[in-house]
Amino acid sequence: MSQSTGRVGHDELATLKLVALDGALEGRATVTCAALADRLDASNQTASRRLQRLEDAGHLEREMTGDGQRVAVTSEGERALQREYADYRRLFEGDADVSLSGVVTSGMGEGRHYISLSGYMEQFRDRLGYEPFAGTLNVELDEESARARARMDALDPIGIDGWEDDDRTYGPAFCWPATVEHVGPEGRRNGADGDRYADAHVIAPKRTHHGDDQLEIIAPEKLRDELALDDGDHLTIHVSEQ
Amino acid sequence: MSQSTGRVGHDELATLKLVALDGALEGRATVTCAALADRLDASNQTASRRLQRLEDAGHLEREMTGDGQRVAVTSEGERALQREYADYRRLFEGDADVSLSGVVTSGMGEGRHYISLSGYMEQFRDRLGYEPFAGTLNVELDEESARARARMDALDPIGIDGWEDDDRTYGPAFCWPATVEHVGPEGRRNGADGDRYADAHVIAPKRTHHGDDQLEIIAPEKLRDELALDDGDHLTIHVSEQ
DNA sequence: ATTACTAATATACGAGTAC
DNA sequence: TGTACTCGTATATTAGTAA
Repeated sequence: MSQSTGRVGHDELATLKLVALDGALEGRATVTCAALADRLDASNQTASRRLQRLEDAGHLEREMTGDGQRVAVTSEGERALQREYADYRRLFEGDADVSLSGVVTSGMGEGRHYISLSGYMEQFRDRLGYEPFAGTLNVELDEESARARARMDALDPIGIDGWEDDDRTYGPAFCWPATVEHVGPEGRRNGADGDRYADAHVIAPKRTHHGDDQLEIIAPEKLRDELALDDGDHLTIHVSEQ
Repeated sequence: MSQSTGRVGHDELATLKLVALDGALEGRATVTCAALADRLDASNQTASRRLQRLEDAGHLEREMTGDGQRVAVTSEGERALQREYADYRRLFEGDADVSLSGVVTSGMGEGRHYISLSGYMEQFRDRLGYEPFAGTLNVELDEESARARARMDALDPIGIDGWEDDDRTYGPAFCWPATVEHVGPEGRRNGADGDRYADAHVIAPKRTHHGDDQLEIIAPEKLRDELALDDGDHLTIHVSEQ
């Protein structure tokens, strides 16, 4: 009954995975209970009930049509699938971190304005343990990393609350601990080992649309100076759990 | 009851994943029903039953100790987990194939002897659609690929039956369609696009021990000539489903 | 054709208990 | 402490049926 986030059994998650494989992650996928039941090795009544429960749990949106239904996995449902995927990655790749690659861009310079606002800055001091340099390092992710970015959803973030002043409201954000690795101007590694910066954080609005290829990074010091970065330099960002 | 391969529900698979995360893939892991029950959010009776069912299905081997039990995921259980992992990879990476990288080695030259035996050759003609060149291309996989090789378990193989003559028996094998890509002597790509060979097959004994870093490839023609390969040249092998 | 209800049945669960 | 049995109860499932 509840519209809010509900837990769902493993049978339901398997059903969610099936409709996701049918394309319900990228948009709406057309399915029928009978076809689902066949692949689930169960009756179509069971398939129907699984979909209902997934909808109740907020993992699936459904739209009935005459000859079936169109379903779409919600962001909550995708988080559930990402958590499961992260388990299997840890299992077979021994890889708990998310590694993203991209190039340094000048960005819009808007990050500088926002993060120096006291409403955010105080939370950074409290929850990250430092006052970040008044500017963000902007990274343009390559195609693969823009997709892999969604894996960050499975990592426990540090929450930054939204707030407001007299003029407007400022939205909530998420931070993840990150190590910035300078791979080099041409994709080759620069020095031996000194081109890493370990105490940075990726910061992103709480509600990010997927496939976004822009990543913003904050750190106690100016990363462009610390790592001698120029626009176009290649970076690898290792994002980890809180 | 059946000792042979049995299907198992999604709840049991989740349990298998848990003990695998505890290290039951690499060796035996020590678990207790109570601790498992806690993580499964269920009673310890349920945890006990799940482990029993996994054992009955041949996915888990158990050994009781005084204060708990030591469990190990069987190869059958690992296959089940790999299949699940493959689903999630397809879901989030759009990647159905398994890509392995390594370098050309001279190998032992034993492959030449085996594959030209008529007991195998006739099956190659029937099931692969060609008579392979009388020799195998040996590839030494890098560390990551030696691990990733296990993902081939999730791909449907072409079966090659074992057989025997007067002297001895010859074991069964599995084949997977593969594309061989010549990456170059130094890790750089050679020409533009002509350094790929698409109609090859990876061949491996039906029972392979994991972590094996040797890969053998057969093809209608001599791959060393077709791709101008020398020992030490870097290759990427794209293994796909039947 | 669908989806989803109701009702009978099969299965899973957890409390208690034995070892 | 463990694991795993029995057994009464809760939940899930399927057949039949309605919309």
